[in-house]
Amino acid sequence: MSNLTLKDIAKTLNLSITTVSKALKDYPDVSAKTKERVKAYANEVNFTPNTYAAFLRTQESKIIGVIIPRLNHYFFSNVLRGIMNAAEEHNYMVIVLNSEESYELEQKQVDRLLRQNVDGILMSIADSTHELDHINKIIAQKIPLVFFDKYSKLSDCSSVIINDQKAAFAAVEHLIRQGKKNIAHFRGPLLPQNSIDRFLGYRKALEHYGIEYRKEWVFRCDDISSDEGYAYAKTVVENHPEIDAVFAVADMPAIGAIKYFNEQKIAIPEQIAVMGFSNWKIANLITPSLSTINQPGELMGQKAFELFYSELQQLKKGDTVDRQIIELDTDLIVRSST
Amino acid sequence: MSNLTLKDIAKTLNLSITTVSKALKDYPDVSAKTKERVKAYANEVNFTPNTYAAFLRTQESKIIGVIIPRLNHYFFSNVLRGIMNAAEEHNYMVIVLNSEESYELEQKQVDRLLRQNVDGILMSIADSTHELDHINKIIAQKIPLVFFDKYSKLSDCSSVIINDQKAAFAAVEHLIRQGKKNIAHFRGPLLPQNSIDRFLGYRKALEHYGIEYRKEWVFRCDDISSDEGYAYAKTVVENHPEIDAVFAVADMPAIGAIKYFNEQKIAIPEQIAVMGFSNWKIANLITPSLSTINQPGELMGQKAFELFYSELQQLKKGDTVDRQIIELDTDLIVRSST
DNA sequence: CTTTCATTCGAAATCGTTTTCGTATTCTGC
DNA sequence: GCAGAATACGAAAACGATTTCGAATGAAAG
Repeated sequence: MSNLTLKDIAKTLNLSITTVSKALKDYPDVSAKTKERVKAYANEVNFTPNTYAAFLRTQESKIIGVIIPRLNHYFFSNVLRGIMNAAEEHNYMVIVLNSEESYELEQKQVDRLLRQNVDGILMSIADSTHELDHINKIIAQKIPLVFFDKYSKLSDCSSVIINDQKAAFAAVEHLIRQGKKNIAHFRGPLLPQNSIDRFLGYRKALEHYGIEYRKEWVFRCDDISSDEGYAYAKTVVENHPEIDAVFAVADMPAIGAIKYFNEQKIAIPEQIAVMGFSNWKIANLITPSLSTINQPGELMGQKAFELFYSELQQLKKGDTVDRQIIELDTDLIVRSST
Repeated sequence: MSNLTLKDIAKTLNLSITTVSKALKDYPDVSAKTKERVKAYANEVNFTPNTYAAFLRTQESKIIGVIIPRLNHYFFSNVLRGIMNAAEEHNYMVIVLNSEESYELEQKQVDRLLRQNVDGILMSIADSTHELDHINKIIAQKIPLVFFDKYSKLSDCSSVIINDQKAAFAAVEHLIRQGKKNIAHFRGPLLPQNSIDRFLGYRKALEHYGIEYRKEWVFRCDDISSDEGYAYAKTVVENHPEIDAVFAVADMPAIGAIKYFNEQKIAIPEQIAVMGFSNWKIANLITPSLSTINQPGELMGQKAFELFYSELQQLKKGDTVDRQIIELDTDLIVRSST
């Protein structure tokens, strides 16, 4: 019951440890007959090689590390699910760590993963990360590194991302086509690329349709929270009554805004339309349901693992790894809020 | 930069590997002077012992496994967060696996964790788990096992739970005190203990307040989804117009019901009140905001890790482990839906 | 000056697997 | 019958840390 070893198997089959090990790994210098015998017995007793002992020789831990900025965000848990399912197919385990969007914590978690000798690291960069020493440490150790969703333009690693600018453009374009002209933007924090790109998409859409950009209509949500959305919605109603639509950097601020408008009995979308970003589960459950941009979380996770896996194979063959950037498609989801 | 070993340190300090190892572990047979010298240098070069090599001797992996039924559920991701934070404090890594509420997958994940030689397993049992062979396998291997939230009455393991029956009683009692008399229950599936206990709490509250129990007012949500809540809300309105309150087994069905009532312009809570369970983030964001029972997810995760850790210490000392059951307090959260 | 004992250190075995390099055996062709 | 090549297996050295046990040194005691 308790795990047996090669030695045990060798003893019962009257073979050497070497031969048993080689038989299980299909080495050419073991006869077909012994191979069968060994495999049959190993299968019978449900033998699996001890990962830790194997690691000492192969330096392969069969574990990857995942660093996520926020664990209880619907989108990220979907990414995680995609990663874990893909990992399972390739017999990999996943150690999960969270950075809580903190640069310091992110550095610490990277260190922990390196110490654990993981075979690769998949991560989404924290909003507050402004230096890349820890990232470069990973690269220096030649450990495959893949970014998902939030990446750094300063580091040319494999990444799985969406085209935030394009998606934001589509969102704002949709608002414009609904006849909205005075569109506010609840943007995200200054740092992460997503936040910047969504803002740029917003500006580009305005420009493209000949609508003047007014910077006093842009409100910054540093925490990307519903509370911020709620507060800014109040500001909009009280100080900028001419605004007839809001495009938020994410669903949470959008939902906060909707909550305020609902309380004030402001008609959505007639008086003011609201557009989110991410398509969280909740978007379809509130009243009115929230129009948004769908981000394919699970697929993103799956692709991220596959990128890691292909980098690892290249490394093992001694090839130079070519870093890829996969851009996933997003969809405009039109519901009742626009 | 790339990880050094005891051998490297021994060489530069002109000591033996043995002495270095013992110095770092405060063995009594190393002089205070050498201890200082070794520790100072080890600290300088940021030495950390290789986990895998250490495992071969100590059989301690410093990794725990967590099996969660659903990854993208707000409550469970909060538990996970609590576990991970506690684990980090004790220098433990967490391998996360999901069972997707499937018994077969749960068995498989247990096997994977055992093969990985984790130091302990924290899990929440899947709804569909009806046999406990895999659980007994863990116990047989003397690996600490802690249940959280969903446990099995048939297996006397350490657990961190809430008193579902009491909480459900409080929820229904609240509805009754609001003047509601015809209270429906959207219950969960037949198997998990939570679902049963919440149902029992519902019945007990009715009984306690002299209200007749009517089994045709109990609707079963096998997926605990908003869609089911939506559909049953329709049934309630169309076939049981006398019902003036709904107590749902979880927030999701409750929110589905609210969505339907909103669409039908049925006044909440005047015509019909709605009560959820769990206090997901979304509960406070919909209109009207949802009254519910708060389940302390993060605390649950933290306590679960602590139970594991104390069991492990007992095992190492050779003591017999005493299995504890920690029951956490819940709170009645009253919002606008009741 | 020997004996005893505490102090401080190191040699070596061990954990379980992988892999290199030999060796023994059989098989080929001449 | 014999050189040379396949073929099938095993001994042993890693990987890096832990730990047992023995040895060396110096101090204290007689």
